[in-house]
Amino acid sequence: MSDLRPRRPTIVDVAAAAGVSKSLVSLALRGDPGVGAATRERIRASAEALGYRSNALARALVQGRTGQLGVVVTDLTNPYHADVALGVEEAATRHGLGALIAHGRRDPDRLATHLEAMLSLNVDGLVVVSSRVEPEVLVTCARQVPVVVVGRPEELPAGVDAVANHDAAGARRAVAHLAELGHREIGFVTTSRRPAARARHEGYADALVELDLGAERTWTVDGPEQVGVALAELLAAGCTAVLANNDLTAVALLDHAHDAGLELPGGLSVVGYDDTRLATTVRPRLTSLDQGGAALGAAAVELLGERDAGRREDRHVVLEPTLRARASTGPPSPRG
Amino acid sequence: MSDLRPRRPTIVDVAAAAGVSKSLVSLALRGDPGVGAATRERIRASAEALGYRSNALARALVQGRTGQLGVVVTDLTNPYHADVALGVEEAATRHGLGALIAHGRRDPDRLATHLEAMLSLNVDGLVVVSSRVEPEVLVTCARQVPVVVVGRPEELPAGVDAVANHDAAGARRAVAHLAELGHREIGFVTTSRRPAARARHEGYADALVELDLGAERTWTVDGPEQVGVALAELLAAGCTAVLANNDLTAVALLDHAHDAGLELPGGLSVVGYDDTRLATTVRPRLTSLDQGGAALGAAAVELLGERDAGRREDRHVVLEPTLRARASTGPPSPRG
DNA sequence: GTGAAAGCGCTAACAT
DNA sequence: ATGTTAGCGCTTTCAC
Repeated sequence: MSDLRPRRPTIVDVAAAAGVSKSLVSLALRGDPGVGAATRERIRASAEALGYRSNALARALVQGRTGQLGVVVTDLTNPYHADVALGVEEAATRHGLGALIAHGRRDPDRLATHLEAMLSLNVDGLVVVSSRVEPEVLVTCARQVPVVVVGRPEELPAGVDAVANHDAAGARRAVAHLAELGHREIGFVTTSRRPAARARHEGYADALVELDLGAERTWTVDGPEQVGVALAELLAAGCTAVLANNDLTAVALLDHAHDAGLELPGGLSVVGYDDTRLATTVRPRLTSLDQGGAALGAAAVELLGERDAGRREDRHVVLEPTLRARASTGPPSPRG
Repeated sequence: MSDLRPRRPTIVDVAAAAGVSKSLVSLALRGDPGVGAATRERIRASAEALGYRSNALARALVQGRTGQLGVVVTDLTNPYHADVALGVEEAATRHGLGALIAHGRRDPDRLATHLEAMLSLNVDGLVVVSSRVEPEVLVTCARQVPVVVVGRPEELPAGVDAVANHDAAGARRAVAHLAELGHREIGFVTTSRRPAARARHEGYADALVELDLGAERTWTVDGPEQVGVALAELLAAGCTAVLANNDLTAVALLDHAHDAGLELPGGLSVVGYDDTRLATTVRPRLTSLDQGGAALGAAAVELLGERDAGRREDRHVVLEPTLRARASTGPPSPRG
């Protein structure tokens, strides 16, 4: 660092300025009741005058805890993930903790690197907003600090907590909504085969049976680009409504439907999942399931707190999503 | 922390296991050439066996630098801001540094709190992705570590560097694009009066003169909700194209135009700014100006590096945005 | 090539 | 009510 930047003052400097010992400075500045009012004021004034700022590193070193939570997110540009991070941050603040956020870019290696970095920064707990972290990595982390995964990884090792959205319930909710509107032939289109998508599919299939609707019709495609094919088949199969595995897929369906000249939502009703910003931007506004990212983040912090308080057995929390009904769903138009 | 979590091993433990002094462990593990090959291997093995992980806090305390950059962002849910954070992180990695991200939620107080927290964590530099931080706060920060602001604050105090997108050039580029398509009456709609929006307006007005187009017509409204009014007036005034201060405003224009039954882009061409995910999602796809968030972030890290290397005078870097032409702009349809 | 000792800035027992 | 003394885990002279 350039030598022109002045060395920052320490408690020793403040102590000298106030004419007391450094321990007294430490006590006074942290509001210890056993410090004389006059002395305290003198110390506070000297600290102020010197522009003293306590060194969190030194404190953390001696106390053995940093007061910081680490949040490692798969993809910050995904608003849902950003929401979870936000929820963690907010809850952490309420617990008197800070939150450090890192971005993994959907890359398991990068995620592992960040977790490693957070560990060596001695965070007091770790929130992993990703289902792509290797189980072994999670185990390593959990040996050092409490860890909670937000989402649905393929495999969740013992020793780490989890909080997830109830994907199956969300999908059931979507199907019920469509059924209420009068739809009976409802399709499911997914661009993912990961656990969350599988759970959503399961809820969808169950709901069809429960509500005595038409047969299950599922399309698994490799990306939003291939959604067009699914749409064509879906319409040919007589579906009047479709549940997508997420908003991106739903928007792709909407797009293709629009291109095909379909009347929306009469010709086709579409439900997304995640309730991202997309949902309230596209035309027609997309009906979607809100995972409640902030609540998930807050729940994660709760779990960390419990661990810290001594809990030993693992906990897996599941939160109910909320349906946000918008213009992309409506009664089917009468068939000609 | 629960007492069951084993104390993590330190160099002392490794030293004991390898039968050497702790200083030698320190040297060996950091690859100091002056350590015997056999000893080095023995130490490495013991460290491995114990699962030793160096404590970044302790190192930082003695070295006086943490190797971490602090990134404080106004709004992480804004993909543009997330992009900048990404760019910083990537560039930091290249420089062998880490990046800690914090979220300010558009709240100057919260931003200040986070900056404060980062300072007491002794970050080696600060990237402020926000134009809402109080100048005094920036000055305080800059007294401790190099600071660079990404964006256009109302006021930029001496001692802090800045990197910004060339807003005026971007707006000029947009007007030129519209002019090439044959538009002559081009409006400007903004939902902000902040410096970035003002710079964009300036570029817009200059371009109209330079290209000898119709008169300047500007609407300043208080939010995307009021864009409808602006649209009506704009059409009544004979505009065939409009530049918005950002994508959100542009999308609102698109929406209202759609509701009004206008043919797009024939009836109205719209250009946004920021090239967010919205741009490639809405119909028609939005022509927009890409600030190049990642590049801005990388530039910020460059500036921090220069400061660290001893530069004393302030630098303000300006980067050219790129026009992404899409379906929301096209030739005006012949007037009836 | 290796070890001993000092100290980064702070907190926490333990004096006084 | 205030001061003294040890460290926290690491790096860094400076001896050997």
